[in-house]
Amino acid sequence: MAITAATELDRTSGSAEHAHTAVWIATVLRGRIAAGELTPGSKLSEQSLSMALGVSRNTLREAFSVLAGESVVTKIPNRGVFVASPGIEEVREIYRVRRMIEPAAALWGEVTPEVLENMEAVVERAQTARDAGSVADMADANQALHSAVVGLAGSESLRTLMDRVLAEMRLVFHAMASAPDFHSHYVDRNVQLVERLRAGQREDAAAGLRAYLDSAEAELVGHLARDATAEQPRTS
Amino acid sequence: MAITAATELDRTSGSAEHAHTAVWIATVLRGRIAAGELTPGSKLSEQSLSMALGVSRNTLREAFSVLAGESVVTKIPNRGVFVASPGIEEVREIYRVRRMIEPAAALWGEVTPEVLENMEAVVERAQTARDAGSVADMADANQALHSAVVGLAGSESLRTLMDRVLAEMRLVFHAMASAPDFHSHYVDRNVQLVERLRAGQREDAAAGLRAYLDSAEAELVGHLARDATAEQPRTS
DNA sequence: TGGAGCAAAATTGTTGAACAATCTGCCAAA
DNA sequence: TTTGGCAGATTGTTCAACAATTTTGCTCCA
Repeated sequence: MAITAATELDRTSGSAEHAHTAVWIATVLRGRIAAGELTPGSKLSEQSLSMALGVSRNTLREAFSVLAGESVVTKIPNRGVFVASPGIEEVREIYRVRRMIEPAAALWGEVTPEVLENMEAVVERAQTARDAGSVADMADANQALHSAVVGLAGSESLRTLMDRVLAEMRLVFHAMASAPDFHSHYVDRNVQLVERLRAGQREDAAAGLRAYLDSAEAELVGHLARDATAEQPRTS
Repeated sequence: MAITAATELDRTSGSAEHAHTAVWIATVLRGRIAAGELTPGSKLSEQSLSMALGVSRNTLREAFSVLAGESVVTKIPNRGVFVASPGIEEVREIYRVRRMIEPAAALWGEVTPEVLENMEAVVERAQTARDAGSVADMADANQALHSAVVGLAGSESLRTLMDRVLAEMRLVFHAMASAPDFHSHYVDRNVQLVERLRAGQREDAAAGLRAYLDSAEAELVGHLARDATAEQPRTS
């Protein structure tokens, strides 16, 4: 799995410009991690990566700094940096955050007709994905919906926080041994959520969201706990 | 104002250890900015600062990366990094965030007796500070209270976000021409907030918080707008 | 066989110097 | 007054080196 000693990057032909190497490299790595090419827990060696990406060790280090700031990557002093590999505690934290900001946005955000239409398009996308059995599309649509919910708050910072949280969620899914159709149960809930928002039933929407998040967390944590115990037995 | 060409830092005698120079330097700079030694908008020259702090330019650069990630500092490509200097739009964003996460924490957080007692101690501190006319202590207590409110959510990430936001608020105050006793009006509101939390009136607490944040934002924005127009008149 | 201890090798942390790219300020020319 | 352009300064990035720390591999001993 290690470091996919990649074909040297072409920094001129890419769609985005050279864009100040360090942040560019951070973007590349973020992308590879999100795409699952770099799996959670794997080590990012400075030497190998700087070679593979064709940048100096110093520049790569700067990129690591920004990724560590986003907690996409974990830095252990004198040991190196590793792709973040969120466990049960991290999942709990994720849901602590979501359980605050999503219902808050639903309750107090500004619900405009355009946003509502976008949301309806997204849930529809989720429904057709479910019918087609496409787990990936379903997950995407699900995340898009909840991102849009937070968007109701109109706050750039909260959006950023939510995006980070959702990125961490994707890592959780990547790290999970078996990938159950985690999302299919929740499509209907999302439909209901959007309906409530359209009807102006803010408090119901918020309460429903909290219930949804509670059960999603429980399911995920349960699954992870099972995975953990299944993986544990080694030397002893 | 510029860069306070400091007496070379002693990295061994400090309370915190050497702690991997880059983050150590970030800590030092963060502290100096918070203390107002480095004023908003002032430029942080790589050469001067690396000299003054006794670290290499590369290491300083890494420190800049982490501070930029916290938006304590603003990085302009090929121009340099500057101490963040939040304006009206940033203040609006700050309050967008606070108006979501503070009432959410008040509504749905876990209110324990210990936290309540802490809060009561803090509001008392604010009251005595007001009576003593100590603006700084009042501001501290005020921020401590609202930090504690977000703490009700039990989420590390939200706490971090709130701390960043409050740090930005301090920058706003630093940058303000005249410092009105902004906080004194709000001490009583805070008392009421804690009373409501103790009484279990969550919704009232949340509603009161939102109202409080609305008027605080209005006052701040008004003040900043006046400052801006007062400073504007230049060439045209 | 199975460690315990220890030296060698590899990796990270940090530095200093160098050079390209970009910006700033200044001075001359139109 | 405006435009053009030329130094000089500053940032962006690389390279090579060395100290500090971790990891690896090996020998030796019970």
